[in-house]
Amino acid sequence: MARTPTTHDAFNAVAEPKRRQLIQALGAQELSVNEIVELLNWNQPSVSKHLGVLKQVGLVEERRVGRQRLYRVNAERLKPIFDWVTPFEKYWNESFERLDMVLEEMKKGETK
Amino acid sequence: MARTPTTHDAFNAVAEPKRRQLIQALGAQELSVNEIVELLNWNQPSVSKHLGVLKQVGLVEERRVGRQRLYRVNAERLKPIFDWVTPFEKYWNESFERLDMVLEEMKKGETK
DNA sequence: TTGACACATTCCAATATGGGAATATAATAG
DNA sequence: CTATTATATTCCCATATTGGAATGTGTCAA
Repeated sequence: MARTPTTHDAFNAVAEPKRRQLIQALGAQELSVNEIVELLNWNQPSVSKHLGVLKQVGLVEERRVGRQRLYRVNAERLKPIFDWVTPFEKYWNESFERLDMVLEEMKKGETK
Repeated sequence: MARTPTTHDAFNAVAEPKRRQLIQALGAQELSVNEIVELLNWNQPSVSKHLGVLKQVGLVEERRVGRQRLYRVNAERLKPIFDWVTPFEKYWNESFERLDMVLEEMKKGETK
């Protein structure tokens, strides 16, 4: 078999840096394809293709208005990523806390 | 060009479901390759190969003890993923709050 | 109907992938 | 030194991918 297709889930869709950029650029607002083209300075087929992948995994939704298509982020589809990664947060937080303690101890040592 | 290599960053490494499973299985504990083989019931080369990818992006670290190699998760490398996805949390949380409010209203309606 | 605009799709090439099977390497025991 | 254990690497294949260029489709305006 080959690599998991990009359209398989949010993890794979978002692995591509440009698609992360696209989702961020879109953010909370609704934008037309041409607005995205201008905002990111990519060429139009590239934007359409990336939007296509994101749409297939439900990360963006499309709304047709005249000859425009307005896209918006469907953030809920990012939840599986959030849920998977969040449990690991404590590890680097713990490290930071320990580092803070060490730095605290060093300060005390200095002033003595 | 082709797709971004799996060894390019944590996002790509973790896009593969098996590697997510591997990281979770490893969790906080240090395990040898054979322990992982038994735990996950994969064949040995598969485990080694996936560990290789994770090691290249720094998601796991290796420690040699005799003829064993003990692997552990380096959770900090997951932080970029956490940082990227966290800002979107508010969107689905907002939805949940709204849903809670709706349900609350429905309850009140029922008991009246 | 014709043109112009907004966007999507197709075709191409180069490249990487993950799985299975086989084989190589390293370390220890005897 | 040899056998064995623990792990890594190589080879092969089928399959997707991204970007660029070209082309197709749908909608509005005159």
